[in-house]
Amino acid sequence: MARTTGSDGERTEAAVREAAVGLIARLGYEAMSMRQLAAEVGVQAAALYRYFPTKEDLLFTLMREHMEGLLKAWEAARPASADPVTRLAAYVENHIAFHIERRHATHVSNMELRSLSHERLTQILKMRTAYEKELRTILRDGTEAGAFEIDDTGLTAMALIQMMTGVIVWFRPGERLSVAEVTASYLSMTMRLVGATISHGTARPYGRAAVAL
Amino acid sequence: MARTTGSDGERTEAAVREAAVGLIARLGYEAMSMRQLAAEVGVQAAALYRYFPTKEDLLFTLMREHMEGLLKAWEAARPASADPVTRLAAYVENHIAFHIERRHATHVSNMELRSLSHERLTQILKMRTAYEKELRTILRDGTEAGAFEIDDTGLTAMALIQMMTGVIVWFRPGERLSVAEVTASYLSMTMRLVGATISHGTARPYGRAAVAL
DNA sequence: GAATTAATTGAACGTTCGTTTTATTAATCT
DNA sequence: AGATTAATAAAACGAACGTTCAATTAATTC
Repeated sequence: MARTTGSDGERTEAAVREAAVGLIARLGYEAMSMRQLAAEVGVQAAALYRYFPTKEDLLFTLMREHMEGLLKAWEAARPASADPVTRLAAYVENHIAFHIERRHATHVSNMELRSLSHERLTQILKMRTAYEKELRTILRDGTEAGAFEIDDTGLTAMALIQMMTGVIVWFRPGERLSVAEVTASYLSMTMRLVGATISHGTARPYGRAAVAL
Repeated sequence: MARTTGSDGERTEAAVREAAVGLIARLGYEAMSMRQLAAEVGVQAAALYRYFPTKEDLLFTLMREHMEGLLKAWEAARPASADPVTRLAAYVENHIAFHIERRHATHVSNMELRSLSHERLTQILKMRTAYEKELRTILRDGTEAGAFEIDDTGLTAMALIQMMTGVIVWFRPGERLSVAEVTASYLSMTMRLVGATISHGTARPYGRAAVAL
């Protein structure tokens, strides 16, 4: 046998990407075999090499596009406003929404970094650092403006990101909490954590009631 | 060749455990080969099977002992006091200290769960749930006593644990911050996050200055 | 409709994997 | 000192791995 009727490179490649994200998220990159991935797509293992020269190329492509998507999403969501509270709220909302929507891809991007070559690892980390820097800037601006009360913006940024990203570990869509409820809670926790005192049309300090749905 | 002079089962087993934690943390469980591990210990791969019947048994042993250590540490650190703020502070301090001290083992226990059999996974998760429940209880007691202002104790507990455990991702001993400084910061962030208002000999609300070193 | 390109199969390659078996030597016990 | 037990080495097993190659068929182009 050879080329199958109705076969289409674009569709196959998309199917490979999708299946790979799911399998790597579930089994881990090392544990997923190319044969397993091919079976999931409904193709022989050799066919995968038409789209990705190596297994690591596949992983890297998934990660790079995930990070590019994250940066793009933030660029689109970033408010024009200079108010640090508004900016922080937008960052949190975008982060939670993006990560819940792309749980599996996030899992891959966060857990499989060690399987990348040094050069490619550097590339991914550069994007991640750029994204985290946006949060640090917001926290610093807010602290300088007196809107936040933070003693170490770098540490606080890491703590917030870990807290927010952690949502993908326990959150399951369609269970007890809705995405909107989770987002509201994280927003509230974030504002308390940074000691936000000035808010857009809200009594200070920035409390639970201010963001409850 | 066969038994080597000065060989000692207990010492070898300990060396295997130590080397395994380091290698799995660095390379991942799947990526670490038994030959690699044996080489790190200075022994042939076959010798490992005198101490652990399978590779998965080795992983499970490391994880189980790590979780047992965590529960033991908390039992020892748990204050007799009924004051929720004191209990929460003890939980945070113990958690941070334990996880910084055992960064590699924590990495293994958190990242390699999917390599366990269903039964063993359940066992580990049961211990983890028990540990997390301790925090949820503190948060609930504190909320009922009016010491905290929390709208969802389950969600808050998960957020706090993710935030605290995340310290192992970015923290490197001997760099900019000391363990004491990091602990103090996380304690401060935690108390703000839960809206702690009553404290042991501290002005309310529980702020940064109250726990700074 | 012939030639070309796109997409895939099936088989194979060399390597590495976790693990087992057997033999051998060091340490301990009687 | 001899017998027994503890700890290892060396070699081998079959299975699975990522990847390559040649052949083959479907779709497209001329």
